[in-house]
Amino acid sequence: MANSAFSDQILPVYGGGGGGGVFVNIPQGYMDMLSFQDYGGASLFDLLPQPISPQPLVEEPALRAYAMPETSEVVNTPTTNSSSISSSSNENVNDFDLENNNTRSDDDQEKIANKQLKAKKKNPKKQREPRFAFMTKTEVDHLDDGYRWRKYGQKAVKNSPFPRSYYRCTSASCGVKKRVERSTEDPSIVVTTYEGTHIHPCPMMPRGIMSEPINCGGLNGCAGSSYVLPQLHYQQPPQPFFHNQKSSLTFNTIVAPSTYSHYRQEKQSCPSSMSSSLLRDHGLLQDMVSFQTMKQEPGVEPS
DNA sequence: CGGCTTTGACCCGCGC
DNA sequence: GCGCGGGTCAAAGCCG
Repeated sequence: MANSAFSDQILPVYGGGGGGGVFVNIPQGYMDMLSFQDYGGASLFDLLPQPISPQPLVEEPALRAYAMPETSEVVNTPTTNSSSISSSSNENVNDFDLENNNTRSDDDQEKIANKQLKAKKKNPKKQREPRFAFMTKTEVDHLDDGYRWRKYGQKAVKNSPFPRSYYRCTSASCGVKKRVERSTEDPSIVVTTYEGTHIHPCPMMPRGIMSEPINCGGLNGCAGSSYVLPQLHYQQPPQPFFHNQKSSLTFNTIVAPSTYSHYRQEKQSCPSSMSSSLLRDHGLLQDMVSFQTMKQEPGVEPS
């Protein structure tokens, strides 16, 4: 179920070489608009988009290629108005009830408060944030991306021996979430789905300043925090961008930031905690996962 | 002690 | 209406 939710959105970013795969949810119809380059020696890091210039982490055309809203999720977009209405009405109800909880028992108050709190928090969810997913062939479940994530849940996935983990950005005002789960068809593949847009700079800035690898290598908290995923540098919700970003949708712009060599060094010094595939000379691309391993929804037509 | 993970319970949407 | 599964909450525990 969840896998299908992913799989109809995710397409592989062909890096060639048959190494580890990085998959993004690029609609099939757009695939031919992209050009890819063989990064046979690349790791996941290397596949990440490089900013055109070393500053603004937003407005990077190259990054836009990644941050496709999951169409199945965007279906909810039209509910914006109603959800905001219901949300506000709920808040009113909540406020009202909270004010009148004085007459209830503590337990009741607690339960009601919990319900209201949840309802309050869940309504906005109806307005789904754009999502995109990566598939990476790695033994590491949680791919660090420079941001700080707090795990808030883990669920068993139906028909999968592997649980799905839920993470939320620890930044106070940032509601970005991500889910991490392993593919049932290839346990070596980790599917990471990002939802939402960071509204703050990357705390680690692992690749934010491409010319300053010190940013990662020098930070303890950044140990293993070098997976920089493109969406992470958005401040604006992704817009339909493929049509006029064609020239930018090339992975020729993706190179191995020097930052990541630090990651590698770091990881090589701690091989026990690192995927062996990441340490291979040929990197992830050599482990490129055939897209055939993805469960494809035959009914999903390219838009 | 603060931040994080774990984990059971709960809520909600959806399909039947 | 009911059951299932996904998503979230929050208390408890762990760790540096």
